[in-house]
Amino acid sequence: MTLVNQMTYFSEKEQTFDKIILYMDLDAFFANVEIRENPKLSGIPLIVGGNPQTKRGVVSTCSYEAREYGIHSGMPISQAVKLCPHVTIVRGTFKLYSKVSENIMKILSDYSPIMKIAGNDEAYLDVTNVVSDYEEARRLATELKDDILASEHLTCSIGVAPTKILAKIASEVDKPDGLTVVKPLEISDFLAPLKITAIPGIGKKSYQVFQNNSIETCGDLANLFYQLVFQKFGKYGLKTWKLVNGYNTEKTDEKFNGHERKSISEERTFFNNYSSWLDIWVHIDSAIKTIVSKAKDKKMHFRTISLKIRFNDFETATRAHSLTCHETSERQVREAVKTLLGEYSSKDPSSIRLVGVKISNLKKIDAHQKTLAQFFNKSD
DNA sequence: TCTGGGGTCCTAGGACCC
DNA sequence: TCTGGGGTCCTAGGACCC
Repeated sequence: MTLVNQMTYFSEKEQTFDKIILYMDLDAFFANVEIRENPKLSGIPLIVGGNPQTKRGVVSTCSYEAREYGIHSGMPISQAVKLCPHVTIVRGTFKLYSKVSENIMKILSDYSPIMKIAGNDEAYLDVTNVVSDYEEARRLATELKDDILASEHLTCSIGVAPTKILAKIASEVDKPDGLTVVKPLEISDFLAPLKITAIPGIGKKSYQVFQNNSIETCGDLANLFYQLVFQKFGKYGLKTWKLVNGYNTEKTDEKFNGHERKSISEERTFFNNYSSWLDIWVHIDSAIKTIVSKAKDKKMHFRTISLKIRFNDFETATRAHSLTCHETSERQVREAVKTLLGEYSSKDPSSIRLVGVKISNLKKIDAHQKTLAQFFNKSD
C-alpha cells in the first residue's frame, strides 16, 4: 500500500480541523511562585516538594536552574540531592498556589467562555469564535501572556493549534515563556523532528517499545505503514500514527467544558511502618472520613469502594467492591473496607508502607433523587 | 537513587445474560 | 458431547499525567 493510499484510507472527517485551541501552561509553577514571594530563591537550583529535613519524598516542581542538573518532577529527593548537593528545598505553600491558580484561571476565562482547566497550572481555551485566524490567535496569546505577567508576575508558555493535544505539544517546544503556533497544514512537519515522548501519554514504557523498533521521533513513526503500526503497537499506536500524520484524532463532540469527576481518593505513605493493624486502621478511617465528606460537599453518591495496600517491596494490591446502589454513608464505606481488608489480616502490618481508600462510580444526586433517598432512609 | 498524592484511562479476564 | 457470539458489568493491574 502506498502512502497516498494510506492517507485516503481514513475517513475524510478525521482530516478536517475546524477549531483553534489555545493551551496555557505556567512555567515551573510552584517554584516560580516561591521565587516571586522570596526573591532570594531566584537564580538558584530550587526544589518544591518532599521534606527538606529528612530529604525524603519526591520533587513536585523545580526551577530551571535545578533542571540543568537533571532534576525533574517525580524524582526522589534523595537522588536530586546527589545530582546537586547545594540544591535548596522548600516544602511548598499549596494554599497560595491554589489562590494564584484561581486568579490566573479567572484571567483566562475573560478570553473565551469555552475553557477547560486541566490542572493547577494549565488550561485549554477554545478560541474558534473569538479570533478569525491563526495570526489573530497569536496576538491574543501574546496579550494573555502579558496580562498574566502584569497581574501575577509569572510567565507561561502557550501553544496554539487545531486540537487540544497539538496545542499542548506546541506549548512545550519553546518553554519557558514560549509561544508556538501550529496551523493545520503544518502539523506533520511540526511533529516530524520531535521526540516520540513529546506526545502526552507516551512515557517510559511506551518509549521502550518504540525504541526497540528504531522509532525515536514522530517522523520515524509517521513513515511506517499503518498495518505494521497496528501489528506492533496496537490500537494506541495506530491513534498515535494518525496524530503524527496530521489527522484529527479528537472527536468534535468531545466535551470541552466541565469534566465530571470519576473518583475521590486518599492515600498515605507511612513515615515509619506500624507494628499493629490498629494503627493502620486509624489512617484508613481518617481517609474514609475525608473522602465521604468530600463526596457530600460535591453532592456525589458512590457505588464502588476500593482499598489499596502497598508493601515494603513496592508490590501494590487493590481490592474493590461495588454496592447494589449508589450510597452516601461513611458506614457503608467502612464496612466494605473492613471486608476487603480481611484478605490481608494475616499479613505482618509492618510490611505495609501505604494504605489508600477510593470511592468511584460517582453520580451527582439531584434534589428529586435526594428526597427519594431520604424517603427510603438510605443515608446516615 | 529508593520511590508522594491526586487523578484518568486502558486492557484483560471472568461472570452472566440472551 | 465438547460446546456460538455478542453485550455488559465487575475486578485487578498498570501506564501515565500534573
